[in-house]
Amino acid sequence: MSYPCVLDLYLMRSEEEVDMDKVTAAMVLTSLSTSPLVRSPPVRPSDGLNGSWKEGSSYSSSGYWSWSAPSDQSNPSTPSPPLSADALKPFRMPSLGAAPDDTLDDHDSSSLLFDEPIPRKRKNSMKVMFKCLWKNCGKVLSTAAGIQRHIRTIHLGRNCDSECSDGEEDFYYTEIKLNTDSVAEGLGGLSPAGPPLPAALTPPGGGAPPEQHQRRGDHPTGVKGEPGGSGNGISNNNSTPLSRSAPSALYLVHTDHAYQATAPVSIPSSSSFTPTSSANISISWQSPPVTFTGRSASPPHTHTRSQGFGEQQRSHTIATLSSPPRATSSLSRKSRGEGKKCRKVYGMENRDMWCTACRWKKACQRFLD
DNA sequence: ACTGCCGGGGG
DNA sequence: CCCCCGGCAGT
Repeated sequence: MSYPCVLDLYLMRSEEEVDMDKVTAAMVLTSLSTSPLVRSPPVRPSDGLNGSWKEGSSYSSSGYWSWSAPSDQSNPSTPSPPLSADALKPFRMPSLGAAPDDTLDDHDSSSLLFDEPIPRKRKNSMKVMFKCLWKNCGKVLSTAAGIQRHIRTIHLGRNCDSECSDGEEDFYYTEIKLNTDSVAEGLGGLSPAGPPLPAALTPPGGGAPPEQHQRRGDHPTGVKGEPGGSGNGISNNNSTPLSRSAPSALYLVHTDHAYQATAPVSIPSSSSFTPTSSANISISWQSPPVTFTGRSASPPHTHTRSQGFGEQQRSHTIATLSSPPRATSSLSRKSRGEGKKCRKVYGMENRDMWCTACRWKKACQRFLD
């Protein structure tokens, strides 16, 4: 409807971009971390059918595709992050007036700490506005009451304009700080690295801020990946699958309207995500959710002897198909071989499915990482 | 305890 | 060469 001023459009646009980036990154992480290593089922040479697998009945009837990898990919987390809104509540910081007599004590660079509970105020050239975050609305008002009323009437469709607010409006607006001379500065508060929001600050109802400071200590290099490597695919830490997979950066959307701000994030596979280690979101290419349907992955119908050549060929095929386009970012020096190796994938009992190198206890060359 | 694999050994 | 394992180092 009402088009805001150019300023608002600008704000809206760039903020959505930011959100998109975060959400996209989150989605990538999620889908990567949850996507199992779908690789060709190397059906063990079971003698189920009358002939052995290396005979004519190479790929035929009984479900090859029901071959579920040993134990690690039973991860139940859904590939699409639901972005549940209950993870945190909208905090309104209580102080929104501009304290004029705030002496200069702020160096701008101190915004890296999340848990800095002190609501710092900028200089008095800052102006606090409230921006509607409803999907296609970017309305910016200067008072909280105004924006609440806006949301309540326009978006929530409640006409009782005074006191029937259950606080739901708080979800749909955010607080932006406008620097009077440069908008980008004001956005800088909202953008990637330095979340301005006092995340765990003054919970409204008095309840403790929900959950999850950090996850386990795997944020430093970021490139870690591989959520439930060996056995524990099921996330038994308390956090929801979302909070586990979504980087905490997602939360700095300030309120959790991400669910409505960005619906259809479709990840364009890889190419735009070559980890140039650009910002600070490093993505470990676990394995793309490739699911090659069809025969190409069935165990080779070679009529060679069981071990020597057949194995060789099979390993080659698999390696070709399943090696992700990973480009190891330089900042993650793998100290040791990580990821799944033949031993872990196939298990000790299927040792004859390992690649030769693994069998010889050499560096694995099938799942090379 | 488990896993990846280097180094070394036997055939 | 092929095949295997002791043992180290990382998790």
